[in-house]
Amino acid sequence: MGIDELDGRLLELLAAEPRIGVLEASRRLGVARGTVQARLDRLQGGGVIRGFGPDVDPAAIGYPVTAFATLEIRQGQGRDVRAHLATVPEVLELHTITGRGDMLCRLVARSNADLQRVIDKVVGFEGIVRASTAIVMENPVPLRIVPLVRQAARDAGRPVS
Amino acid sequence: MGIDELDGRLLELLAAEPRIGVLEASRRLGVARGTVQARLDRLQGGGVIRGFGPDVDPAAIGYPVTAFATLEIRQGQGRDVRAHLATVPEVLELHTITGRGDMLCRLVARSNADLQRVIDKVVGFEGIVRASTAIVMENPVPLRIVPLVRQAARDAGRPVS
DNA sequence: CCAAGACTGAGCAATCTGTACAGTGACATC
DNA sequence: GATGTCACTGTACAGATTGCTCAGTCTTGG
Repeated sequence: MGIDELDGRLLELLAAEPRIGVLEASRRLGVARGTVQARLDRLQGGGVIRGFGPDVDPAAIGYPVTAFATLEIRQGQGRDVRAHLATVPEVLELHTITGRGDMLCRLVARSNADLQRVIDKVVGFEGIVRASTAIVMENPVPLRIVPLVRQAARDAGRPVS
Repeated sequence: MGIDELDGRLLELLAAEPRIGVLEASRRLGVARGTVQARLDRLQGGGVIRGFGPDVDPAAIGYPVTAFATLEIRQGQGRDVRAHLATVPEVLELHTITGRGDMLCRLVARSNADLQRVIDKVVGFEGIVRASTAIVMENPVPLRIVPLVRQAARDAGRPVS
């Protein structure tokens, strides 16, 4: 749907200080409250803002180890594997991908030792042929969206390259 | 820091309906407002809740293509590469990992064709020896945290296995 | 010149927030 | 058994915010 410069600033502001309300945001942005309210409604209605879910740190609730597992799936078992992985709490996200491997999933565990348990739970299922796991050591760039929003806001109005 | 059953229910509730306030949450959970307020303060203070940043959908702002790139780094260039990747808006997150490859990053692009531009920008840097990219086709399990929270809340009080 | 759409500034009722305080029950300590 | 700590409840109050509406102004495009 595209966002303009004001949308961009609004999203940045919300990302920086999520607790501020519409009124405070309007003050910071130098626009009327109604404008902020309208923009927010539009952004949410258009699916740009999916929600304001609490950003929970797995490490803080006892799962400090993160890993990515590439899975190779037996032909035709994709649906079953997806359903299986969806039931494992330690699977935080799952993608089907091109290239080497068929799926990529993000896992968390209580410890490196516990990771073995999680992997066993993940791959201990008909249809998963092979899994290769990479443990995350550092996370130099945590999941972020602001730079992209800025970029998108800058490109506003320009022809789709 | 660990969370108990009430914390778990609170987090679930917030994940399901982020816009509700403390008062409404206390009604839903059947506890006093002060209790919810205290729990929230504790969860935020303890780092369990990092924030309530808007959950922006990259696809909705013109970046419908997601990919994961595994990078191989030349010895000793890690720091420079991290700094370089941090400046690329299309790099949504970056991890250093064990195993095949040294870093894993999540990319988005405006199209499959545009992905080439992004990859060139990412790997066009001294210190990156090789990159292998996997394009995301489907996302059967979007990034989630509720099941893990439930698990963590269930384990509350039990000895660390 | 006119219509449509976006923004402003203002107002109002209802609600929520931040904060404080006293009372209660559970639990561990001495 | 007495005591102190801690978390939760229920209540209260002032101040701030929200949702909504309305009329007027600006800008853009036909």
